[in-house]
Amino acid sequence: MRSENERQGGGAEGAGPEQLALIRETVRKAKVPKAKPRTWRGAALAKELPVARVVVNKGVLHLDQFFDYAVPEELDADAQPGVRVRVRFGAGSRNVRDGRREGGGLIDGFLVERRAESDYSGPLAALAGVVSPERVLSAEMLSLARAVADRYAGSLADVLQLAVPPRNARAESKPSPEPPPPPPPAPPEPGTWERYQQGPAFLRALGTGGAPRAVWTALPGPHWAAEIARAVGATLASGRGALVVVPDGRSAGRVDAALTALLGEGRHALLTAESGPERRYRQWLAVRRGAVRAVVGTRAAMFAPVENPGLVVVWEDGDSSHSDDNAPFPHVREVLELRAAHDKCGFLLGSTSCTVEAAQLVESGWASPLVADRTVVRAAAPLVRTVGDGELARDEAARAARLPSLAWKAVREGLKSGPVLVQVPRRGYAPRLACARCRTPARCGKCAGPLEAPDERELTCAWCGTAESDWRCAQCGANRLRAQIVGARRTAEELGRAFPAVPVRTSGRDHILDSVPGQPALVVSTPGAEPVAEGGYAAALLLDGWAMLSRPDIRAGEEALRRWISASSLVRGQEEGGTVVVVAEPTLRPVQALVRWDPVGHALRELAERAELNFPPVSRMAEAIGRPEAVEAFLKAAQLPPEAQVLGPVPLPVPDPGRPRRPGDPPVGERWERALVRVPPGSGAALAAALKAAQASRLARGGGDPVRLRIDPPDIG
DNA sequence: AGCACGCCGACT
DNA sequence: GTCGGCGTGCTC
Repeated sequence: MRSENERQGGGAEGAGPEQLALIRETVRKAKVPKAKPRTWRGAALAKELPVARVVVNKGVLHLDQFFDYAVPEELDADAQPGVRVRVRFGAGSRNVRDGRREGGGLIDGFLVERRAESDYSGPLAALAGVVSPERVLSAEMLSLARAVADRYAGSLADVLQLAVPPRNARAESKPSPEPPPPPPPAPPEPGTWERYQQGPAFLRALGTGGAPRAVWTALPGPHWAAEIARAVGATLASGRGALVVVPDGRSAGRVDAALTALLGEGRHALLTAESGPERRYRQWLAVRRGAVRAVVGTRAAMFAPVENPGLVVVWEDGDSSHSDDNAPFPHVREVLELRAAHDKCGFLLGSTSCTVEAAQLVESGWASPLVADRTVVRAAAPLVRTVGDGELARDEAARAARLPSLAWKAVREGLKSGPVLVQVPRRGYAPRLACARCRTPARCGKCAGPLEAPDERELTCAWCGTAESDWRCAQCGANRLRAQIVGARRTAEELGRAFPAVPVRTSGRDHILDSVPGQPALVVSTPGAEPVAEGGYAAALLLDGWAMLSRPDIRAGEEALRRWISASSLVRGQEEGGTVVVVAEPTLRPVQALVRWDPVGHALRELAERAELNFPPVSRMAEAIGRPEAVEAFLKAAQLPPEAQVLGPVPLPVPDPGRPRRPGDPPVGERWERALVRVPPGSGAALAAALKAAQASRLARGGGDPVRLRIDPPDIG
């Protein structure tokens, strides 16, 4: 044994061989409960609570546990719960030289607790250093991160990486501004919240320290930002903090401006990626230090460490940017739900549209609806008219011009009194197969997954792989399928040529306009990039109907409606002559919902259908992707709850060549498969735990072929 | 993932 | 007796 040590360590000067032998023996014997902390040379330790419990910054699942380190005396003062620390971590650190551990490298971590003793039986390594005495991780954030990690079968370290921004020494060295005196506790002014039946009551509840939870269907128009600001103001007046998460920088800017208008400067922080790392960390620190009590920001702000929160808000929860694209891929709505439950604070989910998940929050009784009367809705919304493609085919003039005469008329009329919005589809939507007669999406007879025709010949299910030889439409009995292609971009170009006197402005992916003046203009935009118009658009033309509705995604209908409503919300109300023309089949459910301006009804019907088909969010789904053998081995080893149902595996669809690669995509050239696992409501936690355990034991045994897990996959076909 | 431990065969 | 190849298991 001694020779071993000398070979590897080159002789331990100062530490006698006997001492090393003693330590080694202790390691071997193990199972000594509650060991006193010892370091390799017995360096002086902190007198009180000499053990530091640390979460190491390694996201791998089998290391998702706390590790104990000894606290050297000189770090005693700084090594407080919540600080960032450096520790040696890795096998082979049993080597001894200079009384310091060798081998495993230095890595970052968070100190989460100081304790009197460790329940680890071996000798403890000492903390290598305290990065800074700033206590960035609060106990509340730690337990929230734990809950999020569990919900998504991820590791605590991965979630903490999303929750705590990287350190910036310059930002840390500056003191945060003094918190302004609290606003006088006055009864909140409802303002435009008067338009909603429960609006004033909701504000009152926030103002008096209550924790109301609501799904708010916002009226079209520009008031939503001011309404969110008022909810925040009411919460601050109750002596509590508030957090608002919006999908993009533009929306954040609007809420920011509304908050400044209502509360003045210095009462809230703006946390967006656009402000740059140093400024952003300074803002974050001001929140963490309690100098600022209200926060508005994009996705990453969902973890903002607001002190004593009274309200969390998510705006437009259907927007895909609310889904984080780093492991474990948490969703803003879900995280804020966890926060509301955790902190027993108010919850406000607001959108002009309505997701199925939001409808479920109301259906389950977890949140109450916050809606306006039908008469108020009708007055605020534009008049919506539809042109089906059948109608287009019959309309001779339209065919020549590629646009139905109704659409021409709406544009021409609109341009007399203001700007007209033309919504065109983004490139790169894969069409989904649908019934040629009634347009009902084609679904598998066995598991109700979407059908595909990869080789144009054979129909197969994208979920379970079953071949469908004799497909018939479940709705109308027809047996012909179609996939639609749209030439909307060209149509928009032709529109521009048809009105040469009118300026054409475009807004899209790389060049997004924030707003346009109220003068007549054609504004061509892709969904989500629509500028607001001063005084509202006079009319809008929605040309992307088929491209949106034919996406191979169960959310396609909801998503189409969301984008249509979002664009139509920028149009003047019908009292002021606002008109919308949507080119899509008028019999389709999302189209009818747009005409009636009834996003909630649409979501409720979708929800009922999902319940019937055992789709999320009524059931919970997880996906496992990897090479075929790896997925198979993973599923075999996983001890899934008995009620779990495995669909597939089937080959992972090859992504469009044009689509940018995303994290989580398989390596180029590898043919991966995907299995979906679904469980009934209530078994979500068990499913996540089982998948996580299976993944951890795989990784602990050398890893091998990678399998990637994801709870609530965003695109399940 | 790293990285050391340790058992085994080959060579000075 | 010593070197080093690689399968196995741990990381406080």
